[in-house]
Amino acid sequence: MVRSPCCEKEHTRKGPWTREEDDSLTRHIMFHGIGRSWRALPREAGLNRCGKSCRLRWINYLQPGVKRGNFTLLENRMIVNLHAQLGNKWSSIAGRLPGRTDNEIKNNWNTNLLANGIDPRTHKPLSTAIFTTPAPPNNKINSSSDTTRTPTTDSATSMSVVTTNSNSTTTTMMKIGIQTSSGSEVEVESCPELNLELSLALPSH
DNA sequence: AATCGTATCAACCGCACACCT
DNA sequence: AAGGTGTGCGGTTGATACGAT
Repeated sequence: MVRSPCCEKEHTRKGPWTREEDDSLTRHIMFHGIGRSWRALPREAGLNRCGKSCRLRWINYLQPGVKRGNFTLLENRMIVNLHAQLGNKWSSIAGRLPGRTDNEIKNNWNTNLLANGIDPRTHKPLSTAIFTTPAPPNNKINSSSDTTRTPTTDSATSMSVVTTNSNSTTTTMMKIGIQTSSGSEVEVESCPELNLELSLALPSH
């Protein structure tokens, strides 16, 4: 069978989104929701974009609750452990990391984690660097889409970890509250089988 | 100060699956 | 049951910022 293209390529814009496009998309979705289909949405919102492109932009960038900025050491650990279990199932991994998108996790894996010495087969770090100190901020403020990147909240993110040793064999259930700078708190209950091997050190001062 | 190489990440592409008729 | 359509996912690319020389 022959599939029709998802959009008329010659009439759709490509490349970085402008603030106006972001505004139009956000406004439309806030007012009407996603509606009948992503395919119809750009026309209804008056956007010269492919439905797929709109979906990606919304999910990865505009959707409320999307966390920006560097991954915390806890998040890096979770990604490595989840990747060991799930493989390249980025969307499944994203589903277990509140506020992170599959695209961002994938990028982080391909850049930070692999580049910093995580063996993709054994999932063991060649060095412990990425688990002991957060990556230095790359002060790059966005580039392409002239405008729209929201300031990172990561530097202001704090975590509290509560561990409960249920017996002498140190089976550990962890509830992790992540408090963001905006004041909202996300609570993550870790799966014991993940064996995050998390250790946190108090600041020395 | 200019140039080059590298890192980062937003966005695109194509495929596969699910759902509908 | 089969064909058509929409959506989601993973891989990849390209633009840009940054650091090194």
